[in-house]
Amino acid sequence: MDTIITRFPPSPTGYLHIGGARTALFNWLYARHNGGKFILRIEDTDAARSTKESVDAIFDALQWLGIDYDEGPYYQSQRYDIYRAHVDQLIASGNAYYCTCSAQRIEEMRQAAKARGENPRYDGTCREKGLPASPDAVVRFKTPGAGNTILEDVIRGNIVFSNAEIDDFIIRRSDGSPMYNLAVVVDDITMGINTIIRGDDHISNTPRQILLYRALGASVPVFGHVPMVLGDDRARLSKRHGAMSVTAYRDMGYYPDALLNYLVRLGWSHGDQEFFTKEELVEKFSLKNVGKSAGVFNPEKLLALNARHIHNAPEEKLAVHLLPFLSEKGIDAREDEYLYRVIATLKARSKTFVEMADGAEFYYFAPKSYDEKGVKKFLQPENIKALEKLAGALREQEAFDEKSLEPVFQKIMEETGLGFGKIAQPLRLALVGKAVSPGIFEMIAVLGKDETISRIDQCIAAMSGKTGISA
RNA sequence: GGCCCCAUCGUCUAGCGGUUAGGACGCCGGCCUCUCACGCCGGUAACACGGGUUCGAGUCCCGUUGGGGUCACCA
Repeated sequence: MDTIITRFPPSPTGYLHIGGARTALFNWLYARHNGGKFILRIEDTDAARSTKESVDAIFDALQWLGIDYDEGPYYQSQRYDIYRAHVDQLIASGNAYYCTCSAQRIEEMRQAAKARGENPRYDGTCREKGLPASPDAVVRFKTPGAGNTILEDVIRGNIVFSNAEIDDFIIRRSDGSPMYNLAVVVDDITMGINTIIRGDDHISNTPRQILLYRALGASVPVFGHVPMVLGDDRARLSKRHGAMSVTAYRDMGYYPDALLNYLVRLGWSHGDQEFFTKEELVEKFSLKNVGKSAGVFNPEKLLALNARHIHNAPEEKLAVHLLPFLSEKGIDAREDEYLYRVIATLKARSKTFVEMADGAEFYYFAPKSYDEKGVKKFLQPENIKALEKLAGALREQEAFDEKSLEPVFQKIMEETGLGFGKIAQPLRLALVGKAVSPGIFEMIAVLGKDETISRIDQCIAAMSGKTGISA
């Protein structure tokens, strides 16, 4: 087979949503898996609804997801000459004709058909008139009217459509701009696209497009219609289903690879495997294992998968995504060894980067207050005494790695007769200000000797009322 | 309504004629434990229905029901 060439053709009428991202992903994965090409094309022939902001939002989202393209972005609005030429070709070859039926007349026709319980369709009034071009004329495609058109879908098998169901649809508006079906087909032909993977909501369009391919003398590409993503009410995804834009997930602290992983598993499977890195996806993806039934978007499973990706990703990769959330909290962190060590202690306990940033705060700022409940429970006079002892011992301690720290605590436990928890919790309060944090040893190892001791001292001072800091 | 697609736990799915119907999320127990998590162990829960075909159907065929999509000078 020739080089696989796929494409993602969003129409810029809003943000890139979950469903669109999934379509892009399938095409991207298929191209990457097969060493093919992936093309981005902006379908902005609807001048009224297309916006520059939407175009930028789409680029932004794709970039964050790590879905890159080999060609484009092409803009349909800049290719009108090409469409015009193809429509003219269709007219010349007798496959299309001008039609001057008014929109009003068509509408009346539709109403009448509906009233009679029939299917609304163009009646072919202008079909054989041989009308010349005129300012208010549209161009219609001349449909066979009889016989069948078969869609050979790689995912669903053969789907047969009766040509009698397909009326002479408009391919060029009266203002000269191309209609969707014409533009996609011309683009896909001229861009060499040979594999079209898209949502199954496009199935009913396909026979029209196949007819167009033939009339244009082009070979029909491979089609694969993937099942759609539904909301929890089993209806088509929309705003009322909650956060549906890709960038919303970025802002909520999701890891792009996790979103990708979730989206692809919604409709595709590889045995029992649930967790895939992006590389694994490229390696294992195939159209053969794409299912046929629509799937319900489940935010909880996405969250769980996000947690797993965060747990498993190397610190360096996580750092890039965490940084924006840190700076949002006024933390001037940079990508360095310290950050990596911070992340190492946090990644098992963070489901999102928002959580991770929250958890990282104390590594950069000493506590400004101490959790009230925690103080009552763990910072009583006897605890302070233990903290003082501990601070003393730590001052003597040279090595500050986890392993070397343990014996120090052992010794304090023996001297005071306190259990580990009785020492760890007060210390945790002193270092973090809260009763929740990573493990004591790993935390101290990251904070370092000076900071650790200074925070203990600060806490002791606060508890004895010597500073402004209090519970 | 016409046309088209789909149908295994609540959800995502494995299954490709013979299985105690498997995994994941969620939920419920338990273990681990310096807090919170992670992790681990166990439990809950499904083949929409009716006909065929077959020695034998979740698996193949037909129908019913249910859900979805689509019927524009939108994409």
